[in-house]
Order: sequence, then C-alpha cells, then structure tokens
Amino acid sequence: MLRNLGLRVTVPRLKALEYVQTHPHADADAIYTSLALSLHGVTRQTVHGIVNDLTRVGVLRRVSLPESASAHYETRIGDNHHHIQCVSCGRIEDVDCVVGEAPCLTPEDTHGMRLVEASVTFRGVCAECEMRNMAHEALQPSIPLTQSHSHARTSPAPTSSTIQAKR
Amino acid sequence: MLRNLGLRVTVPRLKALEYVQTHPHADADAIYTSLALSLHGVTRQTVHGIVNDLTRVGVLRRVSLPESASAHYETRIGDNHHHIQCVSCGRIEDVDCVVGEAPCLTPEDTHGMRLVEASVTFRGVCAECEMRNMAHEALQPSIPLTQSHSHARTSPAPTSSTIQAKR
DNA sequence: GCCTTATTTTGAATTAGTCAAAATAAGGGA
DNA sequence: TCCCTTATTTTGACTAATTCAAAATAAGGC
Repeated sequence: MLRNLGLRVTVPRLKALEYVQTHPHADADAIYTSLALSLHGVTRQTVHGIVNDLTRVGVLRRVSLPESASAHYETRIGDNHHHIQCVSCGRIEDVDCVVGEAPCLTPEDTHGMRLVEASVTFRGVCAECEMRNMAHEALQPSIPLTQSHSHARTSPAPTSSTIQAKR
Repeated sequence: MLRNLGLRVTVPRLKALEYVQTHPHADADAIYTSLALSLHGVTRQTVHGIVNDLTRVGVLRRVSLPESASAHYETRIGDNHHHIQCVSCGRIEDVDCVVGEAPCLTPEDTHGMRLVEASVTFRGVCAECEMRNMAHEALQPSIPLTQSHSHARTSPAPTSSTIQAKR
C-alpha cells in the first residue's frame, strides 16, 4: 500500500496509520502517545516525519481547525468532506454534505487567485458543553461590566487550553 | 468606543486597533513590530493581551487559516465574510459572503451541536506565485518517483515556513 | 487629585513543530 | 540469502506562537 507510493513500509508508519484509521482527527501528539506504548524509541520528531510523508503522498489528510493549535490527521481522503468542531471542548465530527447557497462556495472575486479548494469549517457547541455552560450561567446570570484578560476572570473559561487538556 | 465595552482606553490599544484597521489580517507579530516603532516598552505579551481583549469584546475578529501558524486579526466584523489565501505565499484576501450573516451554510448532520458559524476558507494560488511556480516547473518537468521528508528534497518547496519568512 | 483596579511590563514556561547529523533498517540486486 | 545503497528513524538542539503569573504602572470614577 505504501510501497507503490514510493515509501518504505516500516513499523512506525504502519502503527501510525492504524492509529489514525481508528482515531480520526488525531493530532501528532496523540499519535506519538499511542506509538510510544508499543514501540520504545519513538519520538515526536518521528511522528512528525511520518505524518508529513503520509500527507504528502496523500494517504493522510491534514486538517487545521480554528479552535485547535495543532493539526489533525485523517485517513478519509478523496471525498472533500468538511468538519464541525465544538468551540468549547474542541470535539471534531465529520460533515458529509452541506446545504446552502452555492455562491458561498464559489467566490465571486478570487483576487486573481486560481482556486484550489474550498474548505468549510463549522463552529458549534456540542450538547454536553451547552449543558455545562447553562449550569455556569445559572450561577452567574449577568455579564460583568468590566473584565480583563489577566485578572478578574469571570469563569474558568473553556479556551483552547481546555481543549488541549482533553488530550 | 472601547469605553462603553468596559475597556479602558490606552495608547497601545488605540495604536493596535489603528494598525489592524489599516492592515487587515495582521498577525500579533506584525502588530507588535508596528507598535514597537512608536512606543518604546511594548512587548509581544502586551499585544497578545490586547488582541485577546479586543477579540473578546468583539472589536476584532480572530482569523485562523490553514497556511498560517499564527492568528490574523481584522476589524471588519459583523458581515460574515470569508477568506481566500494563497497556499504558496500566504497572502490573504477577503471574500464577500452572499448571505452576509452567521451560518451561511448548514451541515446536513450537526452531530448534536448547536451551530454557531460556518467559516469558509478558500485555498488558492495567487497570480505572482503561479508565475513563479511555472518558471520552476520549466526547470524540473517531472515529479521524482521517490522522495523523502528529510533528504532528497525536490525543491525549496514553498511550505508554511516560506510563508513565515515573509513576515 | 486620589485611589482602586484594569493594563502593561517583566520574566519564565509551554506547546507545536522544524532542522540537521548520526545511527539504523528496507528492500532491490548479486 | 546476503550485501549495499539510501530512505527512515533517532538524537539533540532550536524556532515561533502563545500563555501564565507577579510586580509595576496608569485610567478614570469619585
């Protein structure tokens, strides 16, 4: 499978591929953690090398989402499907098909660029986070008038750091 | 303007805002470089604090694009416009949304999530890069059969590092 | 003009990822 | 099957983007 793409078949590559197949949208760190369990010497660099190679030959697809600092990988390629991500916990799901105005997917003005791809990312709030946020709001019914970034934090706001922590 | 959003009006904030207004899609580092010219003590942390605050109150919009490691900021908010980015040089342009309001597209299956927004990102190749790439192809007409990530690089491939270098 | 407290500054840490050289191992050819 | 070439992995250092926390500063309501 890898061989006729010009890549040698190695244990780390196969394990990484298997992991992404069973864990769609895994990031490099998750793959590393998984590989480290069975192989003793693997490092993050190895994983980065692998995902870069596999992405280049088209076995993996790299997905960058606004709520995640790290790139995610998936084996489902070829169908240009999209993603929906919870802005609160970072959960990612596939979206097979979108409905809406076609013009939204064909820009009127490309500013002289040749279009390669249109990727749609939906940002949402998953049921669990919605629930959790409601509970919080019940305790803090009104929006404070003043709030700063470093002090006077209103709540343990589920920012991207929370998302990272979920890994 | 900032005052009735619960934020104090400070010189760094005003300068940062002014810079983003005149330089749409600026990233934190570009803002920092600009501020450092006129203000002597500003640091990157200050800029991050500012853009975080201004984004939170809705004066700025944070834009994360696949080809850029860093976040970009813009003052054009409220109209739900999209972006097209050159995959080669990282240049970003606005693409107007025909619908104009938040979710201009909706997924067939939201996987139980409440939809917040559909962000559409177009990836393309700008005219200049197209030109440059053609010149390169003329020199290297065929794709090598085997290629690795660390050695045997085919060309100074315009990856994201190239984009970073543009800053 | 003072005082509270939001902002900025200072300094250190974290996360994601890259680069390069040395060691290892895949797999085509003898 | 063994050897040799060279792709891949390992080792180690490094960069970029961003965050965290405590101390110093300054906005703006009184």
